[in-house]
Amino acid sequence: MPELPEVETVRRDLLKVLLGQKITALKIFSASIVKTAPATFSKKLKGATITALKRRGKLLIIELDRPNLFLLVHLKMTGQLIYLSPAALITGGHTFSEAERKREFPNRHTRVSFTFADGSHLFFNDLRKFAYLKLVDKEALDKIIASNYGPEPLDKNFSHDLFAASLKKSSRSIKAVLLDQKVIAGLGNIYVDEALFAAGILPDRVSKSLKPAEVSKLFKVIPEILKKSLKYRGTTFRNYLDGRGRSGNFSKQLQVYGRDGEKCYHCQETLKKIRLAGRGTHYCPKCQK
DNA sequence: GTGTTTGTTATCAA
DNA sequence: CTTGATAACAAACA
Repeated sequence: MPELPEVETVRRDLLKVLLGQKITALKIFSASIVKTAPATFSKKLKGATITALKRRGKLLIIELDRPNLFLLVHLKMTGQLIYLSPAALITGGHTFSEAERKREFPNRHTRVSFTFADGSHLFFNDLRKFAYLKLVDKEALDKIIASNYGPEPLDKNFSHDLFAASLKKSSRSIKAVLLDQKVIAGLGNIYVDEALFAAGILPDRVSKSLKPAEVSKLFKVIPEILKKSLKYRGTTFRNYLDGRGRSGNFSKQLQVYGRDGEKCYHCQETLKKIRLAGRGTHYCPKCQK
């Protein structure tokens, strides 16, 4: 599941190869995932050059040399953005050999492909067709960000007091609150479970019942976990691949997510899994209070 | 055929 | 207004 560390890893990968790339052709294999009329989508993007690549929460924002035009990419659960350059194929510098590439891209999960002026390609793959591409103007972009995204946990302005105030306000479970993108942007099911374990807090605790020390601990461990995952290039649990088609390595560092029935690394207690806030929720009954 | 996986939004009920 | 529960979306896998 692409959450903040995975989306940021993709962004950083693509940043190295996409800036200055001019789109010469694009192919829409699955119209339903493009949330802009196909004709408009193609017309506006052909000939456009990528000037910047940004991220807000789990949303990727591709900026173009077009006044007032932004390409939004949301990977949802199984989306992938994979860049393949012909030069790297010749030098063997990439994960995929030419033979592999021809067989695999585009494949049956490729929903849109972009061709650039230098002959390289960007493939937008998505198994489940939840992910989307969308063209918006500045006004629409600002509105989307303002109404859906709260503070960025890796931003230096990430505020303890604002975070604490949000937690104090809510009588939902702490799990549900941390999943709320308006409270904190970028966490998903994996990192919420990991953060609550690291902070020693049971996921079904009522948010406003957390003691100040617990809130502070949570505030401290969230950026730590995200940064560590970034260092490992994210978590591949099922489908996630980075900007060059490689898996993330944080999976082996997970303390609780997906480990139900196994022993806690910390206290050897058997880890449990429940359903909370509509999600599979993993925790240690002994380490978390 | 059934249950499970989750990011996000919509809808309904209390 | 708040919250939770549930479904919907969508496809694969055990």
